[in-house]
Amino acid sequence: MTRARFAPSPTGYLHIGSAHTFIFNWLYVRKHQGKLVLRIDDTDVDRNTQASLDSIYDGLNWLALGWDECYRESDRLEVHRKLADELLAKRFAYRDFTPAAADVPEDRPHGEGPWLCNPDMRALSGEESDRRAAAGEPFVIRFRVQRDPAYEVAFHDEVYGPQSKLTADIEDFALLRSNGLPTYHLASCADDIDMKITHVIRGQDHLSNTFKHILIFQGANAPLPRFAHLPLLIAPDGSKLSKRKHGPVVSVTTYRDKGFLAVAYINFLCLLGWSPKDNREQMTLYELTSAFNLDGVHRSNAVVNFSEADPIDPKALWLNSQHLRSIPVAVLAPLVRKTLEEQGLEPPADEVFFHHVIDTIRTRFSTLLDFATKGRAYFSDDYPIEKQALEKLDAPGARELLHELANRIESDPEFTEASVERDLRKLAEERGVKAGLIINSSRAALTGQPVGPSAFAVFTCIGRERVIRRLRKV
RNA sequence: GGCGCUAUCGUCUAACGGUUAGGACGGAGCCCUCUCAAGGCUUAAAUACGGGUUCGAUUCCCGUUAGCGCUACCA
Repeated sequence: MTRARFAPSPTGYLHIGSAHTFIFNWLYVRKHQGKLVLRIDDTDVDRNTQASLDSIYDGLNWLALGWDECYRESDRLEVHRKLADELLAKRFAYRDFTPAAADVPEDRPHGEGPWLCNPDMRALSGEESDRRAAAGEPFVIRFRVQRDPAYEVAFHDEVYGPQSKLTADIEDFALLRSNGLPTYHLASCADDIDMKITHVIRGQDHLSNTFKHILIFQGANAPLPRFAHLPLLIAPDGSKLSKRKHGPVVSVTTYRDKGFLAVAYINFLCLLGWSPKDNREQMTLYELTSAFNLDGVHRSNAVVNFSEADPIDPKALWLNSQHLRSIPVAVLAPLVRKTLEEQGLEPPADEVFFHHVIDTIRTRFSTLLDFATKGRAYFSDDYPIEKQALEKLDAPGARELLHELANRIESDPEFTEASVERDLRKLAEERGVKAGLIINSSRAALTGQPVGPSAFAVFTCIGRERVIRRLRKV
């Protein structure tokens, strides 16, 4: 049974890089009929906040992919400590009584090589170590990394291929802090072992940490999971995405708030660092699941293409517009309804009519918000008349023609797209004007906009009563 | 500084030794048309650099350069 995990730490909102990792895990697990564990990585009590946790769930819930099991690492400290004790007992780890922050010089000059361990502490006898611990002296538990210069730790990464590193280049990393709380490395491995995780799929920033993790797994005599590291999402200037530097573009909820469809955003994220290799771009969740595989995952980081002038990656926007026009109207309608209500507009109660309106206008929209802005005239009588629309209404004879059109529509027993077209063209012919004049000014009068769907479709979307009223009002 | 990873159009990517280096977004242009979108068509735009290996390198190897990651009692 495939078991993967997603382990966000609640030190901020749900970052798009985290969402990227979450989605790849989800896809992998679905594809292999496995289970996905959501594990809140909250071992750093000083930096965790409830607000962050809420916003992570916020983002995850919007994505609506779900998960199978959920844990908080802070509830599992016993599991972590137990592993630290086990490693200590096996002498794979040792107590380091060096006071915090004193073990690494602040301004370690370059060229002297990295800090690897505190030899005195490493050499402490078991009795001495026990005695000082019993005396209440604070300590950190460190992994005793093999110092034999020929010793190497190796693994096969599902994305990056064969990896190896000399243990001589790995420092004696901390497992348990002096406050008794586990470090990331310990908690992560202890939980992976305990939860029988088979696939660790995470960001490439953990690629070099994997060597340490393997040491822990080996020390615990636990079977190794498969590792797959994912390329990182970065900013156009190559730096990593951070809220401080890049603002709201790094938070998933931003895209929700801008009117993105979750499936479109998921689609967009999938195309960063992965390719189905057959030129497909727009894909449904089902298509993504069946096409997904680790072979298609890239090894180089992917740039999210935004700028200050244009804070949304144009491809994300394009993908959203594609999904917006191709998902079933019945699926789209509730989302549009919610958006309209949030914007203070009143969507029509008649569901069939509502679907008709949505279907007519959605091809030129790219986000849900467009229904409330560009599409406002379809849902409210209070809509602005744009300057260029006004110019169309100011065309010679336009207003009078519209008033007369209102009369004809009032006496049209059908009021369908075809019948209105007949009414309008007949009027144009009788008056000797081009149909285009009436068509364009009608659109301007009915929607306040110079552009939009076929004018005849607009009539049926606005509705007979409102059409007559709006035409007479100009 | 040490160690690890990476390098194809502006961006996302395809080509796993032989292609006129393909697609998409964005840009430009044309067609369609009641406007605007959509759609269709056309077009500009890339293998970081230098060495090898090979009959032949985007592809394999080495070096250089650049970027990223790790080098915390952060994750």
